[in-house]
Amino acid sequence: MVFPYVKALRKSPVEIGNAIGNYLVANTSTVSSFNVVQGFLNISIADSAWVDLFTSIFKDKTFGQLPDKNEVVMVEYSSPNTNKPLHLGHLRNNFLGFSVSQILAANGYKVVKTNLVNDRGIHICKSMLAYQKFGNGETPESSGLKGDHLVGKYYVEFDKHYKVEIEALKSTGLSEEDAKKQAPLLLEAQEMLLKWENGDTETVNLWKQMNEWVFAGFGQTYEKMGVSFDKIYRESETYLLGKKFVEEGLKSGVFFQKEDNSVWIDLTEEGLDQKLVLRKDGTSVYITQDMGTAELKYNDFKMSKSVYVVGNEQDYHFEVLFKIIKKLGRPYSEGNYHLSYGMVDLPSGKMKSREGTVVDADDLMQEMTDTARERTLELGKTEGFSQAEANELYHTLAMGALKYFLLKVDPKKRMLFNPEESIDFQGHTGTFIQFAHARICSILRKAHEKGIIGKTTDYHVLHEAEREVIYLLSQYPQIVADAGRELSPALISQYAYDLAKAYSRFYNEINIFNEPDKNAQQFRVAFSGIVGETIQKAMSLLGIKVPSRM
RNA sequence: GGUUCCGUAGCUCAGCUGGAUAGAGCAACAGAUUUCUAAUCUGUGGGUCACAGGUUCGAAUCCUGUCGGGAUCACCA
Repeated sequence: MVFPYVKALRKSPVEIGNAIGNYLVANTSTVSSFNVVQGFLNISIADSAWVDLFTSIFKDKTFGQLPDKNEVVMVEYSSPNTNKPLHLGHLRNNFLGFSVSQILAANGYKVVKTNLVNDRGIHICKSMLAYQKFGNGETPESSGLKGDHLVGKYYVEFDKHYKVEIEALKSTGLSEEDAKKQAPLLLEAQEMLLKWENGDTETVNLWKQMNEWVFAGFGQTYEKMGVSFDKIYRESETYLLGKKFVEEGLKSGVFFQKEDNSVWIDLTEEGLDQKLVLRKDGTSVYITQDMGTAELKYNDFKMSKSVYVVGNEQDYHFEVLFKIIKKLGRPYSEGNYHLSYGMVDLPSGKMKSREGTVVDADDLMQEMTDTARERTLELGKTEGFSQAEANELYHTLAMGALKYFLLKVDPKKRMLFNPEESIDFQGHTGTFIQFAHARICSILRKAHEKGIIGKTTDYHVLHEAEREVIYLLSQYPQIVADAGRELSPALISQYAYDLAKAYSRFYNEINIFNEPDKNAQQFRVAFSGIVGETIQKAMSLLGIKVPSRM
């Protein structure tokens, strides 16, 4: 593009283009020819330069792993409630969080993955109360239910009975609002929360028991999802933190106290509202806890950056939290980032756990695995697989399709999940990329059998598809850097697809083992190997495994 | 109502730090397998980039406004 020079040089675009083009062809070996069209200078890169570029990638043993930054960055994600099982929305959160962690690690950061579990509060008491009343001592063993599903069942149970009570109260002439506040079940739940906070033995024991069940259930689900954490924080352990900042902030004038003793911060100058940080009874609210937890996390890990993977309904909360931290002048004032993602919608609208329109994470993963099995039995090349290997493949394919589906979309956009059409295994999918990898592995196996060693050679007459693939390969480190800066797995997803697609074209158009030129053959084996490795690396940044056969 | 995110092909999405004829996949249609895995490849049709102004040699991209949709604006978490 030569427009920027037109004004400065007072010459026509064509003249300038020709001048630059002639210079490049005469003075470099990289450019073989050029033409100028409508103010754009198009240059052709010599095949020797393409091969050189490939060779530098081929020899780089740590290709795609960026230099060590010697900085710790924390990624907090998942953040489940212990009163109900994980659903589709959590899948997006967990896959995003895990992928972002991988991407940051590839960018040279030391990454700490954390999970802040919401294991206390009135909502937890609701399922505890319902269990106490209607549970009849049921356990995961006796019911055959996963722990989290068992507890979730009683959360729904609570709501059912609660609604009946509300209706009953309304029929006595109470307004809906009052009925909701006065329903006996709710009052009991509130009482239970008080008991819990006062350390009542019976309540705490029930809480511990039910939590244990839930954590066992979550553990299985996390295992299936392929995500993990370096450190788990529980709100039951952090909810009292943060009050000392209120005192400090009051002294320094960051906060102010109203007549009823409640404490506030005034953010009107920043274009926000006044925000409560301590109730009039002196107890913490959500944001007080988060101030305390931020301090705790910093003391534990001294990270320079902190990423919170939380849904966009909390945009305002994090905006306020980060501003407060800054006003308090904490050492972790900078580098806080809310990775805000959109909801996953169903064709019927929003997911609502109480109305049964929620897509359960365990169910969905199981359905995907079943579908993967059917398709593999129909299409796959799995001769000689043991049952265990076959099951692992089904799981790999299922999770690949599911993760890719959720990660290929820009995180901040809300997205649509259609259970009827379900998730595809064809086209722009994780399966497509996995398939490209499996094919490459097949080629490498065959090359090995034939004793062909992949290496760079003086093969110098490249096919267009080969140039395209080499170009994409060379872009990989830049894509990793971009994805790290933007915290966007979608960039990696798109890249992996582009690479797999370009290779598929090469695969269909160019034969390797019937190629008479030995140089070309060896080059293409090496070339396929690097593409396979790069696909594997890119997919691992998404948390997706790639099979060697499928 | 205030704030904020979004609006691109029938559908799901890329492209957005300004550049050429706006790209993929799905769906539809037409082809490709005696040859390395056809979960693949090639081609055809499909667009007022929500709308209107502005900035610029040049706008899907930047600015302003309008319309439409979501989220949020709790002494819940």
